[in-house]
Amino acid sequence: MPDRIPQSPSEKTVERLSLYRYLLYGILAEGERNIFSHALAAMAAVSSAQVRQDMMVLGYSGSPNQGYEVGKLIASITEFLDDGHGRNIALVGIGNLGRAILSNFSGQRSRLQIVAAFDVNWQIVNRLIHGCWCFPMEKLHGVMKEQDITLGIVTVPPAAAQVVADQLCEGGVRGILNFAPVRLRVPEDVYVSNLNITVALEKVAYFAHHGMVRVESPSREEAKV
Amino acid sequence: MPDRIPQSPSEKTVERLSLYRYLLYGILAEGERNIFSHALAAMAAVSSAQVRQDMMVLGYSGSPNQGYEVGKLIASITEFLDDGHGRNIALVGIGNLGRAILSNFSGQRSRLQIVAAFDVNWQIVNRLIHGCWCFPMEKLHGVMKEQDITLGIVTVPPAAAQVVADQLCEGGVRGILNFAPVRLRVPEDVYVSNLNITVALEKVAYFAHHGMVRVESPSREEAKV
DNA sequence: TTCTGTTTGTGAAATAACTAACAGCGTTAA
DNA sequence: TTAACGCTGTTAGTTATTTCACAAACAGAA
Repeated sequence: MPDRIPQSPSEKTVERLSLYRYLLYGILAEGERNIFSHALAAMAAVSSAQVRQDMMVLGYSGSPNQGYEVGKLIASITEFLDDGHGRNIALVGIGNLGRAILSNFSGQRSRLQIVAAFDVNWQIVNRLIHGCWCFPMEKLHGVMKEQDITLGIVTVPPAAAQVVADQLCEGGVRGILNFAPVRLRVPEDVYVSNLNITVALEKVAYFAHHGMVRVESPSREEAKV
Repeated sequence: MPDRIPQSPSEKTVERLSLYRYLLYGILAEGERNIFSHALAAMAAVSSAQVRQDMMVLGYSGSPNQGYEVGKLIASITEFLDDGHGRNIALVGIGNLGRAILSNFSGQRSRLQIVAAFDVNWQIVNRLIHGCWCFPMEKLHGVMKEQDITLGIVTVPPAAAQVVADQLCEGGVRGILNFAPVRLRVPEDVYVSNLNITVALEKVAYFAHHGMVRVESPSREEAKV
């Protein structure tokens, strides 16, 4: 008898879990030991029902009247997302955006780590940037193997993105976060997620000036009486 | 008799329209005058049905057997998204990420334009960065009024984000693209969209190593026979 | 012209995501 | 101990989004 139907979570669920964990670290830092679903919901700008539903994919259960233990909930999300071990990441393209990500990501509380950066420009490689060693592109394959890198971040100009993606795939990458406004063609088993800043901005512009949809704060959803 | 029910489009539809337009400019540059829904779909990594459905919110119709006229389709999307006129944007926080956005955005083919950047650091203001003039924070309100700025991009550290958002709102901003990992509290009529790079990366890490969901390329959906 | 092969536009069906609602439990207070 | 309250886990219901499927339209060939 199967113990449980696998039922892989949706992308949105994973995103929210990641966000919850981030928020929970903040809670923990403030010394709170417990939190209710509606409090977490308010911080994440979702409904409390959504939070409880998301919790169902984790093994962890809160207790009635006490809510969730922050520490255990973090541990639970971490076990779920990271599966116990961290992942090593290569960042390719040390331009403005690449540097931004390197600096924002150093000293992060996730088990993901950018362990190497790469660029074609010889003037900027062979040194540390924000604590991360920069290699010339030629070393990509070798370093990926040495460091057991399984994830890649692509922050190169659009024209170079596909070539870089090919090299990452050849190096054995399993997933790519792509900032170049290009759809990458990769083997079946490589997961790609695109982050297009221009699109994001145009969306904001549209809804800012056409109103309608309201995404932030279901707010006082459960205000009393 | 009402000509048409308004029926505001979903966020996802707007994002896709923005992406289509971006892709169509590329098509146009290659000299193609027409395109089919399935070709555009392949580039955007969605289904052809999705493309046609999205087209329904525009007034424009393609012609059977000829597809869509690229130029007219771009014009149609532009009319829909930009409503005829451009928008002026203020970027706050000239760190690594801010610079990245300034450089990626200069000379873009959208009608959105970053017309001013702001920072608290006196050493980096009062000069051009990637073609954009940088002001000290004190000038925010004045410049916003002068330049008719209605959109803001927040690329400051988390701790400063709420204060910046407050100032932007006071300056009359209608929408904010927020990169700080914080939920901003803003008045009802200000639209906020959050872009959390860490969350995006953790999502990639999860699906890269747990498989399941496949987002890229419905691919050869309509391969013959 | 007429036939053939394709493609669009669109409502209906299917799927996915979210919300509501409530039984059951733990905590607290008498 | 017992009762009352508030929160969680969970299922069912609702809404949003995507895909299907097919009529109508057009171009090209014969």
